[in-house]
Amino acid sequence: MSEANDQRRRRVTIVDVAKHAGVSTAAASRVLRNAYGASESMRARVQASMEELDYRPHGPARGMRGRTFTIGVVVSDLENPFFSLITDGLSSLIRPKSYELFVSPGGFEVPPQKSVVEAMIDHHMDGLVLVAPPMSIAELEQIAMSIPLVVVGHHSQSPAFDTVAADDERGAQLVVDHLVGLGHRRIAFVMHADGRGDEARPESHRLHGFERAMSQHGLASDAIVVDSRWSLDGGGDAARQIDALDTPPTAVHAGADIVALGMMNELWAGGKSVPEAYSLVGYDNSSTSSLGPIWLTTVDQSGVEMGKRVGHLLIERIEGRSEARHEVFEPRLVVRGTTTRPA
Amino acid sequence: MSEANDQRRRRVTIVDVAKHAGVSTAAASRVLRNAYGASESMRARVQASMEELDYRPHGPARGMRGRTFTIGVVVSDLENPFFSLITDGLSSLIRPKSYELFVSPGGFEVPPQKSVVEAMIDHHMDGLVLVAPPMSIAELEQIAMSIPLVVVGHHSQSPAFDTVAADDERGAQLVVDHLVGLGHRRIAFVMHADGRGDEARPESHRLHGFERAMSQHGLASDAIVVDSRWSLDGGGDAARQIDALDTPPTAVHAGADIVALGMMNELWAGGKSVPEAYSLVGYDNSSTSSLGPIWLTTVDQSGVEMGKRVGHLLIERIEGRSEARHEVFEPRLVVRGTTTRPA
DNA sequence: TTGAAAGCGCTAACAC
DNA sequence: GTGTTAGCGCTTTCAA
Repeated sequence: MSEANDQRRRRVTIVDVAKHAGVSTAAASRVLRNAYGASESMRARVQASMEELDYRPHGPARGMRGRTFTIGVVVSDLENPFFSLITDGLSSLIRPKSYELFVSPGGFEVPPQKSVVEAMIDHHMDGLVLVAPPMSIAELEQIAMSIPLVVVGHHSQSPAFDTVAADDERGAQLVVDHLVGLGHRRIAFVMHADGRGDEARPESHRLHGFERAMSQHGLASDAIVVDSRWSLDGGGDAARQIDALDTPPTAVHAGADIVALGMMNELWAGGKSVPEAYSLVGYDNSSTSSLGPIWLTTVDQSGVEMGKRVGHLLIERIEGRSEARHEVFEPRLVVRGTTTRPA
Repeated sequence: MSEANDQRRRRVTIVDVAKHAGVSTAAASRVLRNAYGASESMRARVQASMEELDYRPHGPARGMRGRTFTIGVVVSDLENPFFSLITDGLSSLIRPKSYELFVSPGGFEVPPQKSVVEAMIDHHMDGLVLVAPPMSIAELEQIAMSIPLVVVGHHSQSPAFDTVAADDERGAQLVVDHLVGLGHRRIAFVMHADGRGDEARPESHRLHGFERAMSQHGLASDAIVVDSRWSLDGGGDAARQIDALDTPPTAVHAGADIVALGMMNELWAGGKSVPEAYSLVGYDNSSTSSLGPIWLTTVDQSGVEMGKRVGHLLIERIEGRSEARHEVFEPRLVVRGTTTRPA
């Protein structure tokens, strides 16, 4: 032990590994990256040294030249249960491939989300997942120029990035079919008004699905669309709007679980309840919707499966694919306690 | 324009900025970091160049020498609403200081959480926040050797890292006082059994608070402790255990909102409800607890405020403080509909 | 198949 | 107050 003992251990670097294994740093790097051009014997020797020295690659240094092995996920808020299903599926797929997942809440507006996205690009993440982003297609294509991108819950067919979404038109149709099957005719849909006009957004697809299904049942004139926001507060607002209607609906498709919860809240505050006031359907099959006292009829989007698919597509893109993929998942109706025959 | 136009724009680097402003890269770097040693005029000139060239620093390159300006947050799962309150408060404090927040779900077990923590260390995050970690104090101190660390919801007094927690003993006492005030005597507490023996964990403090408060009211022999897990399933399990008791309690402190929800679920499945079966209290004041049909009496931990405090402490640590701070927040009882006088 | 060496963009000594 | 320069730990030519 001729060398002095450092106060705090210096990090083990690839140079240490190479020295320990008696090879060049280039060789050690090739082994680390599973790259072409290393014999089996060398591979084994270097891996043994890495093991023995407890070597862990320095992220920023890798990022200077090659990949950082990080994947960024931007969501509006962390609380949305659908988002955590996506990240669960995603991480189960990418962690085994030694990518790390970093999630960042970007808010519901365009400017804060964009700056979070920029931060991820600046930190040289290898790929980016945007979940239900508020940005326009043009803005998303702009982002896709700097980083491999998969967008979840967006229905664009852009050639610049991949999308994974549930068939929202079909989902809305399942809801209407179910309600009409129970005998309802006058049915309302709560729309996230910000999304109007942007055909790529889920709310547009759910709205179209609702309107088309109502028409198919010959109920076009019984369809009511309530403009609000898809949030807890927006649900309360929608409930108040519906309450003020001259001829109120007997059933409501809230568009999203969070909206349905807000509506239940508002009804409850007024001493009313569901399904007595009207039948109510959500969308997302969030964990809250399955709680006994809530027991909300809703639409399931198989978020975990979607998350896995997202991981698969993103890794393909990171590894070089450049043609876009657009995948659509089949939604599934989950009938629970908030829908009954009309009085 | 003597230079050829690149196919895709090369990133603007600090060298470009320095050249454009007619200064050295060191000077540009000093301006970028707001570091000492740059005159007002130079500062202005460099900032103008950065603006004009739309310069954005290269994260990995900064990380090689100095800070990465990233803060990592490890939570068990993204879905827990208390966690998102913490991150909300945290990000509101650190983003203005140009730190970026990256959250990673680490699971409920020690091994996966540790590997997520290691990934964050390997990526040279400047600071780390662990929310309700399952690790032992020794393991946390180990981590704190490599990275500035603030632990949320942990009651250790370790000199190696900071902690921010609510006064869980006090919180449990508020619950007992409330229930006893309503006339309850036989009261159960649901314990997260994994935490038994680890005095640093919130569940231990809440248990002690419960037992002490019951003793103070002369009800030591009426106190029931049910061993389960603090999860939705664990709540169901606890409800079944309580149902099987010879002399069941008239009130239950579930220990955490998520447990109370699981219990309501189980009761609901059996055709019973709260507070008819027994009065029920949670802990966390999660957004679900305030939904009309749930309307759970609970304890509020002011998560957003705690998150802000966490950010403050972490930045202090990153900037050099080495003595530990241990901050305790006062909890607040939120009385809603699940607690009434005993029948 | 392997190694030597250049350099990624930035920061931190140190010199002026 | 300002500039020069030597790296940080890795990947990637390029030559052997």
